[in-house]
Amino acid sequence: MRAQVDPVRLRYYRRRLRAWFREHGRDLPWRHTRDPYRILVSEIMLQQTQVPRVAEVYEEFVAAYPSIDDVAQADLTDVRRITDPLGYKARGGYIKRLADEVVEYRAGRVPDSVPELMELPGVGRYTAGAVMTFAHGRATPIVDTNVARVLGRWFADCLPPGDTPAQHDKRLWALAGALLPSRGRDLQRGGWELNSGLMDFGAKICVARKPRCGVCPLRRRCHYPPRRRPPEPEVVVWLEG
DNA sequence: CTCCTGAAAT
DNA sequence: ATTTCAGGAG
Repeated sequence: MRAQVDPVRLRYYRRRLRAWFREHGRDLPWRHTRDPYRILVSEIMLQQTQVPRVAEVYEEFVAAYPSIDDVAQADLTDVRRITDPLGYKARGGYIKRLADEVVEYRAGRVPDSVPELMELPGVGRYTAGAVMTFAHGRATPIVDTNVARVLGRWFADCLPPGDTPAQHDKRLWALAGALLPSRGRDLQRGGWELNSGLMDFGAKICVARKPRCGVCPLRRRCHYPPRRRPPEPEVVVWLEG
């Protein structure tokens, strides 16, 4: 059995991250939809490409193909005309095949479980979790490089340095899951905000190079960098009078 | 930070 | 019935 993280601590991260996200979260095109097809398109494009670039192409793509049926009817060549400029040209093929499969074998319904989603081309655990969270409203952990960095810092004290990469990864996914709400009134929005918040927080505050710890609202419970000594005052005594 | 409430999941 | 949660009060 695995030891769980202090619930009070988890609550602290949850509350503060969601508060931060409401104020500073990014307003991205794919955050205005819950259409699983569109979430899928955005996530597959996002896998290897930066947000601003994806935003343009995403808009163009859904304008050309508003529904998954439209992709299924289209020619691969036309689909790729839009996606190829992003680089990593396999993605146009993923989206096309995925649309074909969903339309032909699943009556146009995108799966709503992680294992089924992962059967689709180009869909791994991360993308499956994103579709569950952002489209189906079922809070599911997602760990991308941003999230891994954020969790790795917040929970540095829970991540043994001796772990193999596989063990480390497993712990990160467990932490991402523990952080999500599992009950309560606001479950759906809670998961959505938390997962979106983790990614935006990793992109804007807890960045890889020089994390902006000075403006981090979670400073007090962060274990990065490895506990710095409070600077010892040198000459501190003023005597009045 | 703790405690309380009302809502939701099991 | 019990547990987990968000949000507000203290």
